[in-house]
Amino acid sequence: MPADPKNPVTLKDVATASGVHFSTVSRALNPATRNLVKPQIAARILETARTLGYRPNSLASSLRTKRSGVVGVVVPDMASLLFPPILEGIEHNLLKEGYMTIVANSANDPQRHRRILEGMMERQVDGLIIASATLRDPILDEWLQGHAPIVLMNRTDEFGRAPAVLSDDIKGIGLAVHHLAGLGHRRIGHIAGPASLSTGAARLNGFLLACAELSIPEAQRPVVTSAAFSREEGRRACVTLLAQNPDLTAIVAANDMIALGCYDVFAQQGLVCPRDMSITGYNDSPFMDVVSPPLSTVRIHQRDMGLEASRLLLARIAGQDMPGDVLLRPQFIARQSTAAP
Amino acid sequence: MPADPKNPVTLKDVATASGVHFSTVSRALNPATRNLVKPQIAARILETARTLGYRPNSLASSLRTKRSGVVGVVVPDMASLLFPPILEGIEHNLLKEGYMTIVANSANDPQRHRRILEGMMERQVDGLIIASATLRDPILDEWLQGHAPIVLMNRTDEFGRAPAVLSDDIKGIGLAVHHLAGLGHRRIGHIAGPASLSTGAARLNGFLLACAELSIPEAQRPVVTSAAFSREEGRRACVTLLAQNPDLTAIVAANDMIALGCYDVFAQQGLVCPRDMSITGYNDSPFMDVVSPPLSTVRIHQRDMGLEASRLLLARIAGQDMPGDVLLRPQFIARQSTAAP
DNA sequence: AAATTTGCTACAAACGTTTGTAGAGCTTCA
DNA sequence: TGAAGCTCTACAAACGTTTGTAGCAAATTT
Repeated sequence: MPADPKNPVTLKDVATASGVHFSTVSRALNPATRNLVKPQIAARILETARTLGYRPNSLASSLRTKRSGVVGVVVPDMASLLFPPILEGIEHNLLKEGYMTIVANSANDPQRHRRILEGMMERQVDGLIIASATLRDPILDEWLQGHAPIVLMNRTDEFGRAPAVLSDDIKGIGLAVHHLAGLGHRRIGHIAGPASLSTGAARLNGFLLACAELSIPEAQRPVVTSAAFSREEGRRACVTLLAQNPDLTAIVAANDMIALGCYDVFAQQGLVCPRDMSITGYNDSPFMDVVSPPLSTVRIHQRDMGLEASRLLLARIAGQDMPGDVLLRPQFIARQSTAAP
Repeated sequence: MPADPKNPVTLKDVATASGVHFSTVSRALNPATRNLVKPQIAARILETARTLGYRPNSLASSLRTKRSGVVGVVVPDMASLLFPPILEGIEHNLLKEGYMTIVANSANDPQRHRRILEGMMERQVDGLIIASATLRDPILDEWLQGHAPIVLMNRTDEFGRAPAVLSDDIKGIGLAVHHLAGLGHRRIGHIAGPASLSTGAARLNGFLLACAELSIPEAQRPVVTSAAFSREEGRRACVTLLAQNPDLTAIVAANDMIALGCYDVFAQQGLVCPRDMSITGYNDSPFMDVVSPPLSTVRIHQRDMGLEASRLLLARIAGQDMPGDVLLRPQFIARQSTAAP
């Protein structure tokens, strides 16, 4: 029962209440230093602290110790289904270690991105997990030599200036292309993600690479780039892809949202999937098994990505440096959006 | 270019570099007090602060001013599709005012819930948005008279001890029931959410009320309670509901996840929706328009809920107290999971 | 019995801010 | 010329911790 909501009880209050110096209270309350104070006094202090409703002030403690116990997480798009499971994984690991996470949504807006990073740094975060990096990221430059360790997630930058936790996009898209080729498709279009994002670029590379392996001629593997990883932009890209390539039998979309956009276009143009057109997504976002038709897609283990990123960050905070990146193994999930042409 | 990543530049550094006292630097840097310092000196200070790469330390500032510029948000389940848009709305409003949000996931675990709230309070959050309240919430008690204003969201508690932003669940479920009745259904089952949550209880009440209005006899409106708002528990509940009531023609599920669980059971038992069975959800979670069949559901404007909750919290932080709750108007979205029996 | 060690506690400084107050230099007016 | 007022800046205290150091009593050793 804290006496007064307006004047929270401090170390000093506990100290006077138990007749010792407040530094003694500090030691008694901290398990690591409790052995420095006589057991019965420590017990008395703990008791009065409890009855007074003492609650430590992290700000003061952090100011002194230079450790805030807070890490920042920046995602490019909160509403994307990709991130909730990732965040869950991150938080799971961090809370275990006593950290809390402040998360913010850059909304793919550089201005906002900068403000968010500034806010986090001013609040003295102990580390940063950034899922919103672009390939050439001028904003990132300012922070990489800052005092807080940074881990990139899902996307990396052009030069790998910070350790990253990524899906192996090249391999993942390869799985999708080989799956389609195995079904007999020879005219496969790709709707690429933005070229400014490592995911967009890597998946495009993976697509081209796989087509080369299968010796699909250049004319039979058209590529259209979507302006964003969104359902709307997926729609637009799909319309142009289909218009320019009427003989296509399959589409490899750079992610699930784009694939859903394609679904919309199919419905609009009277195409039945997978009879008239096969399509694959990427990410295996939640509920892709229940859309119609259930989407064949490349699964990335989202929670694992969060777990790995936080594990890596904790290691870096502890001073153990990590030389390379973590590449998560993707897995192809065949559902009903793909069939023989 | 901050000189040394390990020793960040402080007010004092800027002060010595520009030959003034550090308190003068503080005033010069703060737009509100800048008029107290001679314009040319202020300009010089700003300039050296910029070149030195000065970045204020929020912790120190907060310690002094007793305002952290951080608010806490607690959600019961990060992976639920309900919360990302809500969080987006919250963050939108708060970032505008210079606040950052620390969000945590109670995972419906009281132990964890308590730890999270403690962590947030210790970190001196200026306010709290709680989406994880249970009807009789012993944990909540401890914090309601704490120093940080609290706003409940999506769920409220039994006594309305804190202002809440809610969907009008009674009305919302009523919309669903009347829709089904309008199609000709007279034997309608309800899969209720947990009775310990206000959403579960209110939607059950709404269901009973609407059935009473339509004078559907008690025997024709069976209710089964699901242990959680999840697809898995929805499946289990659906199985028992169907087993006990073979003549049912429609189900009103307490939320979309439960409805998806029912989809699974339908598929398993060879029931074709909506031919053999109609079903409605609640929330209109993302992508419910693209599941098969597209789910008829009650839409709550999730981003608005986040916007309202944050608006209300900001008002309370500013000292303006809000007498009542905010009830968001729900809207029924008819899709293809409902048809005449 | 004196000297040394041990166990414990009090004191004080520091972390980086904000902000009340005192005072220095200047102008203004009698 | 001296008092009074006005601008501006320096000083210092405070926010609530953590932690190095000093000191004091009791316990141990010689």
